[in-house]
Amino acid sequence: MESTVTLDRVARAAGVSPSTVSRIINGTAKVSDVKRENVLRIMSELNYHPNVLARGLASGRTMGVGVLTQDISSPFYGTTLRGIETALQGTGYHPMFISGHWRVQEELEAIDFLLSRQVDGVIVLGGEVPDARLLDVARRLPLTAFGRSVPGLEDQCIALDNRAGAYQATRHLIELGHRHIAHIAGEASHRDAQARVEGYKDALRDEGLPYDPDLVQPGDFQEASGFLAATRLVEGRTFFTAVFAGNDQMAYGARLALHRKGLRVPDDVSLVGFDDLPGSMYTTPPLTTVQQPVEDMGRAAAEGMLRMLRGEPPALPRLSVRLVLRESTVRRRSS
Amino acid sequence: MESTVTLDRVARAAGVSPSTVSRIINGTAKVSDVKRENVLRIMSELNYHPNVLARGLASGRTMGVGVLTQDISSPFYGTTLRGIETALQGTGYHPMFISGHWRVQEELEAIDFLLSRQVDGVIVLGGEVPDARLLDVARRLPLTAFGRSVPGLEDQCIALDNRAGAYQATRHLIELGHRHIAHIAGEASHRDAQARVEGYKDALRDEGLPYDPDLVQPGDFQEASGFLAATRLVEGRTFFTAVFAGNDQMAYGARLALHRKGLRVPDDVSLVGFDDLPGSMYTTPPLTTVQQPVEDMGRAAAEGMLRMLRGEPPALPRLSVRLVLRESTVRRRSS
DNA sequence: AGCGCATTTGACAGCGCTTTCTTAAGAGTG
DNA sequence: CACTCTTAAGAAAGCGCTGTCAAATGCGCT
Repeated sequence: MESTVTLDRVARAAGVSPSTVSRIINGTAKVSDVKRENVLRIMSELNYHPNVLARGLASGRTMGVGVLTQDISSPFYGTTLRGIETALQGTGYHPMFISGHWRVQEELEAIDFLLSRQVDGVIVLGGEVPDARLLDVARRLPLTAFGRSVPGLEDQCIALDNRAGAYQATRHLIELGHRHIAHIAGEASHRDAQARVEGYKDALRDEGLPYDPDLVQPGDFQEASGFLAATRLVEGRTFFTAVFAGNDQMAYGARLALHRKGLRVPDDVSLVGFDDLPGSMYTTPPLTTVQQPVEDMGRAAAEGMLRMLRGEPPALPRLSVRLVLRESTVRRRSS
Repeated sequence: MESTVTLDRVARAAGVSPSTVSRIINGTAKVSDVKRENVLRIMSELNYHPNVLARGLASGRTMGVGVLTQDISSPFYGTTLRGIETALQGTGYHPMFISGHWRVQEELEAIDFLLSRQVDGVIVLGGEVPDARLLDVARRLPLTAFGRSVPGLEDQCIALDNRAGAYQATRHLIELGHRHIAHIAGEASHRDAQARVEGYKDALRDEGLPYDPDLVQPGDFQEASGFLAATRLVEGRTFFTAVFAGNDQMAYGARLALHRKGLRVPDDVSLVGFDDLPGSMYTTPPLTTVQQPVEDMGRAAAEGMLRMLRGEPPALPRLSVRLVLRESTVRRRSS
């Protein structure tokens, strides 16, 4: 039974002190070439791997970056996570993912978990944790947030301009001649969903179109709710020629519902989504949607984190949404 | 500057020994009610949170389960991860995700990373790590694997029966009267992709249909490759009335390509996928596909892990694939 | 009151590593 | 050649916790 290989064992085998081995591993100080080579050789012979816990305990740095996400299986957050992963790659830092599922309690626990795990920094993706808690964490550790803007921490946040995105989407439909535009809203409690509704209303107002509550159907950001919402819209008595869905997933659901009802997209109804999920380029027809550079944003959040870990200011870039025109929207035929 | 709250500080504040506090936290031994309450009160007053590193170092258990996944943003693996997360929820164990991107080197490093992080067990999702390495790891730690079958570790593996799934899919098309069935294959180097091609061939053979290499187009499991492959099929001179795509993502791409070429699904071409991604229920038309209970499998892998951590046998369930009939396939019109 | 016994509590030695402080050489100088 | 200045290497003290072992406490009993 070969017990675990520790730094001390390596030191003994090499006939040097543990300090020396540590120095070689971390490059903390100069070590004679002879010794270094010898130790390195022994390390690989013994297949030595430092115990990260011990290291973290002793040094106070774990090289871990906690990432509070919401749903590990969400295509939206998943892409962001990949961005973070990519940015951290090769820096020595590693992400540590944990999901909060938009439940305050769960998110708070997740944060405690990360802290008790002694991460060196925290990246927060959206969610509902009270700002106060984030401010609190930010006082102790480097923190960057994505998808929210915490007062007092503005320069550590990358916010999505949901309102502007929704505005663009709606406006695009108006410019195509649509006058009766429905909206499928996301989870009413989500900041993002609310902002998107606002953007939708803004555009209507600016163009002098009336806001009709009947044309706004609630959803929950999942496909099924989009399906249901669109079905209600079609079966309702209010006329419409275009739908702006609060996110792509609901747009997918809506698209199917319209199909079921015999309405063609875009010929009968134009459809716009929000998020530009990877799949939206391949729906039939490809979906016009508001693109958020999520992967870039994940990368940016992580790069800002790295900067903070180095003691520099986060210097987060300003990224903006843009409408991607594809084939689910078309000029309204003046029939 | 309030320094970190340690167990010793709590002990001192409560006028008891560190051991007692530790016992209260872990329930390791009986402690008088008076002391317990007092300590608990002080713990929350001081907002004490145990340092997991120190605890892990001292006890040898970190309550962490390493999960080697392939792509954190993949809808397929993402669902599995959620299953794992769910199963671990409330058990005290926490998942630690890291991606290998199907690159052997990266996967090996990921495993080393998890081990150096002292996880208590490892769950492997697919990938290309050599079996030998897994056997090695399994000797030191509880290990369960998903999507692969390691010789000598069969009862710790949940394998997907890709071949049987592909067989069912193809057979279904044949039973609908299709005689010219194309296949869009996945990454040639992937075990899964190979098995699916085999299943496809098996079905053709069993039904006495010829295997035509022209009808098998390579892809890489991404939407774009499905699009390209289907385009090649349509533009090729070989006649076909159905397509079996190696996974749903490629089916999405193919579906769009067919649409572009003016071919209707399922009227002109029937289409079957593999995986049953969450989105496949909402494509137009909803996709007939081979369902793998991925979330269940993730949960099962995690539950097996928990059992092993308790010293019991993994007792992994046998889960099987099944064809989900939706609307992208239809009986061939004998025109 | 005095005894033994079962319990609760405390002291202390690590877990594997880093890091400060020393010591021991070597290098450089007049 | 004696003496100081560098520099490489070692000794040792933790980091915050657990777990073993021994001491102390309280209890019932004769």
